[in-house]
Amino acid sequence: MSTPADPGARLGAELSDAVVMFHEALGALMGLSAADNKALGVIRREGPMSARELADRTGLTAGAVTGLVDRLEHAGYARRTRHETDRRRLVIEATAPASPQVNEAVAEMARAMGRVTEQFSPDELLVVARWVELTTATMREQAVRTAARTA
Amino acid sequence: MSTPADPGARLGAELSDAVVMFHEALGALMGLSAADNKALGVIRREGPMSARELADRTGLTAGAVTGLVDRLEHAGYARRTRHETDRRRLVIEATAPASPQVNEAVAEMARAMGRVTEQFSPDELLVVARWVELTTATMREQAVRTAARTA
DNA sequence: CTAAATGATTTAGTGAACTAAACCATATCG
DNA sequence: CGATATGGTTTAGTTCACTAAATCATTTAG
Repeated sequence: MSTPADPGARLGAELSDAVVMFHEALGALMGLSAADNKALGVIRREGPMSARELADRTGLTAGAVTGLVDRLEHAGYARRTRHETDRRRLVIEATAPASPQVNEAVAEMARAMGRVTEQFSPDELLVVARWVELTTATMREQAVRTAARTA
Repeated sequence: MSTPADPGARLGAELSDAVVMFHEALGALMGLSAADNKALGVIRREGPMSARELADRTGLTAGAVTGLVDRLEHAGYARRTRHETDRRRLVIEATAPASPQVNEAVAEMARAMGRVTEQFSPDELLVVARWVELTTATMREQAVRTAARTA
């Protein structure tokens, strides 16, 4: 796991590590705990959902979700709305971060990645895109399988 | 941030997301909290270090580090040794996970990534490796810059 | 229309991990 | 050698997010 022999695996581990580090740093800048950040990821990934759904996705109880959404809302990363037809339900949705600090960090990352992209020809970028897509699918699948082992 | 217009950025965001998801799933399988998992990452990345150094790296107090290392050690992911010459100091080092569950999850991920690699020619893999290296360096740098904004 | 079910919040109590400070062991300095 | 500094652990007390259960509002079923 730590610096495997296979050079491909080593590169992958280092990239993965760097990704996680950036993610953690951004979460800290946003003032979110790891758990809250993870929940926000769920909302962003799967779109607006009710409190019950969010509870199921995160493994929390209904009461804990109330507090969680309070914090996200107060920090300006999510919003509560009433459901159109069923007025018991909430619609919890992610909002664009209001903090200039956060937006600037994201923008700077985008620019930095732009400078990486610049160094590849269109043909090369197609190869990279193909690899990124396959890798993303693989990681997603392995994440699901690994999560299933925990249960 | 959520599904940006630029296709390159969107792919990057999705990869990053998948990486984080796998990392979280593996941490859960290891029975580690996000904070403990992060600390273990520090030890793995920077090698053996004293409790004081680990406290500085994680931003915890000395007392908290005692508890942290207790948990990591008990779960079988780290080990305490006495420092060779200075017997006040600890040497805290990461150990290979003993859990077959964890090792199998890691091995399965390695096999899955191997199947991705198979689908590229040697020339293409050189391109991918170049991209991965540049991206890793960029993410690391941005992680540091972003962390600095928080302080 | 009433009764039961469902969605979210509130409340009370718990547990885990944190800080600050006291403490022991070892090392360094005058 | 004695005084002071440093590394790690222990202790007491605090904080914070969690669960379980009670509660209120709304919807669905009989």
